[in-house]
Amino acid sequence: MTIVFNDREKCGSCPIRHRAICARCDDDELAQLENIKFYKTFEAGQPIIWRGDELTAFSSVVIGIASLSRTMEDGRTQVVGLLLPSDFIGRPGREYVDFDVTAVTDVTLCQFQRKPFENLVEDVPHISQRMMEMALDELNAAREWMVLLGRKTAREKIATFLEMIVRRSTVPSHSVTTYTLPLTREEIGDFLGLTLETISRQLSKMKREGIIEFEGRRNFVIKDLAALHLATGDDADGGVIV
Amino acid sequence: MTIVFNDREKCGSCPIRHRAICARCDDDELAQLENIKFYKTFEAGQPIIWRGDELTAFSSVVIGIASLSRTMEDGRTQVVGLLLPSDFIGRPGREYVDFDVTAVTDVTLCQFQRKPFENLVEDVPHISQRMMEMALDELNAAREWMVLLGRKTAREKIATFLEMIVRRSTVPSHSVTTYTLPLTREEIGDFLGLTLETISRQLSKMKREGIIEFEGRRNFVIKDLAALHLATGDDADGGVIV
DNA sequence: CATCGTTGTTGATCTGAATCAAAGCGGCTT
DNA sequence: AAGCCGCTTTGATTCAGATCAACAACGATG
Repeated sequence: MTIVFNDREKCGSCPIRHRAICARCDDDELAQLENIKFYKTFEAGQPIIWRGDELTAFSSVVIGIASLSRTMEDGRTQVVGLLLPSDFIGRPGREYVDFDVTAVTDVTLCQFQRKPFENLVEDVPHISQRMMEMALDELNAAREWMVLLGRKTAREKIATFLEMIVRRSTVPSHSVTTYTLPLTREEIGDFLGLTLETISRQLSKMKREGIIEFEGRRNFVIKDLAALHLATGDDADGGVIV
Repeated sequence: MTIVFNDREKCGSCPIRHRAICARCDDDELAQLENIKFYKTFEAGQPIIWRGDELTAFSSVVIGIASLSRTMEDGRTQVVGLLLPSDFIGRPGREYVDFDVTAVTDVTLCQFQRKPFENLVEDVPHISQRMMEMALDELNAAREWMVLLGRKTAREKIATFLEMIVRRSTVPSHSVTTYTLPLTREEIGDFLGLTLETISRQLSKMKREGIIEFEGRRNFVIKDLAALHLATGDDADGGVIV
């Protein structure tokens, strides 16, 4: 499960602010969290936890990006979600995970011991309320992605992906906004249900059309945001419902 | 959002037992639910609520099947979930819905007025805990479906769909177990990200191979469960993690 | 700075599913 | 019973994206 935190300055020494856990926590609850908390880091490409493994701790991503994926017996793999800083791994009341979690970049996790954390969820009502909201946000995102996987063309998929990168990027410091692809072409393919060759070809096509421009392999600039959005196949309002 | 209830005999006059709401409710809480509850029916094919519409009530399906879907501007549609009896429509703290909800068969809903229901969620901790669990179950199901949409072949998709029908069907009374497709070929296609012709062709092929047998258009018998499972492309354990 | 491994690009070809098209059912109405 | 309508099947053809293959660009390493 993936949980989004906000920017409330709490939760002791954590470099990020745990909205889910802390937004409405009192000092006593914060102290409890502080007691059961520890950090762990993973190198890019390393598995964090495998499908079916026992979950000894709940974790939130502090730095880096992890992927949630499933690989079929013959090697076909589908990425079902990206875990960005402040997203959450684990689920109260279940002691194993259902998907592989892999560090895409170097990743630092803030982990909470399972049993004490579960007790806290049980005892403190606003935590489960917040976790319900976050799970529902994730559920919505997953369903939007189902539309992409089931019905969009390669071009639409990639345009949607690029737009997502732009939307989820932290606001950059430069005036010319350069964004970074956090994934290889192969990983993007596994996320969009395409092959790496198709990703490469479609990106080249958009480059030729003047929609995007690359600086190296990973960094890109949006030259024509309107054309990019048009290519997504989404409604004009960009998915926001009035 | 979709929520699964259990078979606890509670919640007053409701023909089904609302696990989420009632499993741990005391008499006072049940009385409150009873006060804000009413029924509504929809004919097969009718829209129940459109994407973006204001949500005046939370509903659980009592009888029938509804679909959750998104239609793109050019008519491509993707079904992102099926709502079976005891599934739930609506989400606390949000006054609109993100997908179209349509009655697939005749549908009876048990509805709860929005504001009082939200208050109940806020006041009674075990309700949000249970709703969190249900949301996470749905999230898992959605992610499994993402693997299907992104990486499975037409044959694998249909085998997985048939297996799902079998798994989710209420145990039949006959010794020869006949199952019923709740959807037309077109609806199955929209659920699996395929066209109705592909559905028809693949079903014919499985019929020819002796895996299934049809009685009319909608009713079928599994003649070779092992072959069906093999065709899903899933692990041998059927997705259950030990 | 030469080498090697990884990642990315581009071309040629193949193929699974979509699309286009035409019948074949049932079930319903009149 | 005839006719109609929505659903389904089946065939012919097309096409988007996969697959196979070669090479280019880059970064790390000695």
